[in-house]
Amino acid sequence: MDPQARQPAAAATLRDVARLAGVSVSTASKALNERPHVRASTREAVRAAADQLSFSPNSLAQGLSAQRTGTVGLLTSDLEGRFSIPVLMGAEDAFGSDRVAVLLCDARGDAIREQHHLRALLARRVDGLIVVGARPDVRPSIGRVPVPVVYAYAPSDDPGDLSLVSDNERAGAMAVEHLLASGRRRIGHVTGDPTYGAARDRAAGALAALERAGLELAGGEPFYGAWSEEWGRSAQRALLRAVPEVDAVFAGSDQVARGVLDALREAGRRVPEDVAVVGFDNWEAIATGSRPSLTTVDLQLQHLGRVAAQRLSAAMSGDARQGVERLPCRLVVRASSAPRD
Amino acid sequence: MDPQARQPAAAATLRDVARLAGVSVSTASKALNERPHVRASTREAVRAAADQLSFSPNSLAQGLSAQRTGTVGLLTSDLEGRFSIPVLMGAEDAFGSDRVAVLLCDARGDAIREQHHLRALLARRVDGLIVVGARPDVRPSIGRVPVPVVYAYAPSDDPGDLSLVSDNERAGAMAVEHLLASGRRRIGHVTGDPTYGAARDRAAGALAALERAGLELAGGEPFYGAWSEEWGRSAQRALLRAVPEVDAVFAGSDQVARGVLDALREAGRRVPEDVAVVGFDNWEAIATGSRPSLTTVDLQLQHLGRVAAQRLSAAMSGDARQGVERLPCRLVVRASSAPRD
DNA sequence: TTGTACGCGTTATCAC
DNA sequence: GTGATAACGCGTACAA
Repeated sequence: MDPQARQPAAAATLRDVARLAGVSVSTASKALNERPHVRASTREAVRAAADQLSFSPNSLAQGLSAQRTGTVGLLTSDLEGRFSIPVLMGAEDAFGSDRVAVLLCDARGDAIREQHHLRALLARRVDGLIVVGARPDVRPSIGRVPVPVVYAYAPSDDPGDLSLVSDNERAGAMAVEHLLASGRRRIGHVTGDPTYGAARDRAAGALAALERAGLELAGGEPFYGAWSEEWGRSAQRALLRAVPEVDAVFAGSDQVARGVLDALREAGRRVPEDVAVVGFDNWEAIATGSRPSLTTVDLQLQHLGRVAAQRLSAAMSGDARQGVERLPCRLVVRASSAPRD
Repeated sequence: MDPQARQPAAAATLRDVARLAGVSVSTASKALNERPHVRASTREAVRAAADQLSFSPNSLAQGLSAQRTGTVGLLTSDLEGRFSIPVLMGAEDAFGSDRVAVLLCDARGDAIREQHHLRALLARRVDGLIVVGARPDVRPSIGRVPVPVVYAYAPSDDPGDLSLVSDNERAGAMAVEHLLASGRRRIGHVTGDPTYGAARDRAAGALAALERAGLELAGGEPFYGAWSEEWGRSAQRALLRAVPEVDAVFAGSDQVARGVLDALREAGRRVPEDVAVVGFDNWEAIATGSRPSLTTVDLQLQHLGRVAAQRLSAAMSGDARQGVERLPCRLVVRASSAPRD
């Protein structure tokens, strides 16, 4: 196995193609780029030569002369988390992978590292930037940079920036309205860390929906705690003690919901017959593995990524927006919230 | 909010810096690049000018003349999955984010799209390529490309390629040896899809370890099925029927292990007192949310990513390897496998 | 020590 | 219709 054979010669350049086709470099360029004023036979000859050499234009050179790289940076702080990935995928397919490539940088929650990555991305002359925060709360703007920026998931603290976020308040209302529609009236809310704006927004939406129905939250207040199953279990036990007749629980995350389900089963309550449960996140592995499978709210992050890419494209074309844009969530109905007979 | 103000003028070039410092472009270049034969005062003047203009060299131009882009491509098929992300993170910090940036492409399991992305990455003249498969099985080589390639997670079918994979067989043995050390003797194996090479490798390692101890697998055969909690529950019920005296279960994934735990609890068995359980994957949310928390095998994918980056760097320096390199896994001991008194 | 000239690969302008 | 020329921004021989 000759190492030389495994690494073929350097890629062909336009000059090689031109030489082989017996034309000048500029003619070859026009021929391959569908430019007018090229004889058909010449065009064919150039194409043939390009094919033969498996020519593929050097995007560095293209970018250098065109002043655009066809590259966008994605600056995240939540790579191991599951939120930036769908955003990334949405962005990827909205841009079209043939036109734009994504340079990924993970700051891992470190502001210094973020600055560092930011510089690196700008040095690479990305055409635009998507900033995905680690948690759905207001985060510091990266400041003024020479390219358009869109914030996704976590909004920027600078109202002059454009931020795209999930509409958590509306989502909380949706969850409760669904429970009401399935015939529930004593609805509790067990959720996670109250320092998360998303937790408070979801709770606010839920409370508003209850109020519109002339109802109060079972237990009086939301049960704030941690984003864990363990918290879900203990909070649900407390909720059952406080309001034994509770007939539905809206959980702030799917993990919390799993804990809620466990506690209900241990207390001898049937789901969904006695108590309905709605989760949040539509985390596939969690929501479909549970018994029963979990009705939950999908943040539609991939859609959020697509919109981010569209807004970024628009901004790169000079059509920039500002402010915070809230995107809708979607309720995914499974077994845990079947209507009451 | 003047849009002009939000998008400052185009980035400064070396020419701007040189002009401001009152020197030639080449002198400015030498000054900034720590080259010799530059008077200290000149160097300082250039640096000051660069600072003032927030100069940052255009990597496109650098790459064009240096024939290297400082960019590697990561071609994955498993973005939404949780396997390529740790690999990516490991690669990122092994390269050093200041030296190399990662271009991410997700083929989403489509061979056509993979070819497409491959071309795009090569057009961008990446210095190297990491290919992360969708599942831990042999996959088609991407063939001969003009840059070094390392396969991670899923090995290439071409022995001339370099592949880095987890040592699943050794990991299966580790799991069983741990159970034996904790005083268990009737050990069953509930695992997932038998078309996964990793499932068979883990089972083989487990069987070999049992044989070395002069024992047989409880139930005779591994319980193959699906990578789901549901399968874990039903398989464990079957295992209990077949071998009521089973005192340990090695599960092929953490999800399967969760199902096993559920079935055991329903059957009135205490974990770890009556039956010990070991999972696989160290999927944080699954393994620490369970009751009790799950002893499990960590694939150390981030380490795998780091090694991939090292091998790629070596190959870019002309020092290429071939074949399949198996990297060790690590047992993470939690509550579900506490030793027997 | 500093500056001039050229090359990296491509595209666009303008002669021919 | 075609081809020479300049330009994109940087690094680096080589000349001064």
